[in-house]
Amino acid sequence: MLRYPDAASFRRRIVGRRLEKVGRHGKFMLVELDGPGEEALDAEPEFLVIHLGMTGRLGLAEPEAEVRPYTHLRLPLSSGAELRMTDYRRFGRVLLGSAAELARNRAMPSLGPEPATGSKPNPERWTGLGATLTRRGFAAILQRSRRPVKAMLLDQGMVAGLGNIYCDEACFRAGIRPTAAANSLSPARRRRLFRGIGEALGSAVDLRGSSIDDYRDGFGEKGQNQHQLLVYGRAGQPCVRCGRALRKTIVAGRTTVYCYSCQR
DNA sequence: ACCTACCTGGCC
DNA sequence: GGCCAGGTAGGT
Repeated sequence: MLRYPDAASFRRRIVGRRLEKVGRHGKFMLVELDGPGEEALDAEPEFLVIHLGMTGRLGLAEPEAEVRPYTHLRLPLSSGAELRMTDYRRFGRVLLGSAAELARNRAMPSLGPEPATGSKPNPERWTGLGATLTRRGFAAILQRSRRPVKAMLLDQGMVAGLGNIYCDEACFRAGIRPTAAANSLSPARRRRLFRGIGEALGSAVDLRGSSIDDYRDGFGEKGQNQHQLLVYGRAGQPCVRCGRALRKTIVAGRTTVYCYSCQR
């Protein structure tokens, strides 16, 4: 759904703009627009920003193609195709503005650094905004709070981009219980968690996403990472490492699956 | 640091 | 009918 600015301003500000490059910060996709925006007094770059929420999907369609239900955005492109966004739960967002403008208007929250994915970076791709999460920075973040480590990982202001699936996967790979107090982790355990995050995200990126239910990529294709998930969605099933039944609990309001034996 | 709300659909 | 779902914001 369009959250910022209002529909009339959005239309006025995007018509005729060239989509220069695509990147992201955390779960926010950023499309840099050409030219200084008329609202940007300081000529800061402006972006079309898209967050897919839970059920958002982006794709290209022929302009005359049937408009599917829950289509919230149609952007005709000079190529003749139309960029469309559908989102039946309407948790997604579409924003337009410079980073400073979006922050000022609380349209986009401030996000923490980006974990590296452990997958090979594409040199053709602009990486977007946001610093890379370093091991030292990660240690500093975890030491700041005694909240459960999973709550810290889920907090987009701490580390950008991890959701419920990859927090559980990262904790399992690291052998760390999601409920452990963040500031209680030893340096060695913090390093394992850092590596676990890279592995969990790297697998998902390499396999083009976890299509458990609704997720499809920009071509409408399923990802394949759902077959590689070690704990998410597997409560009651045997741990891949020790064979004991995986347990389910709630952390930070989210369903959390972990191995009581392998994760301490 | 927890709840609840926001939405719709699928499943029991 | 109730519960659950990949996310986030707002209020207590």
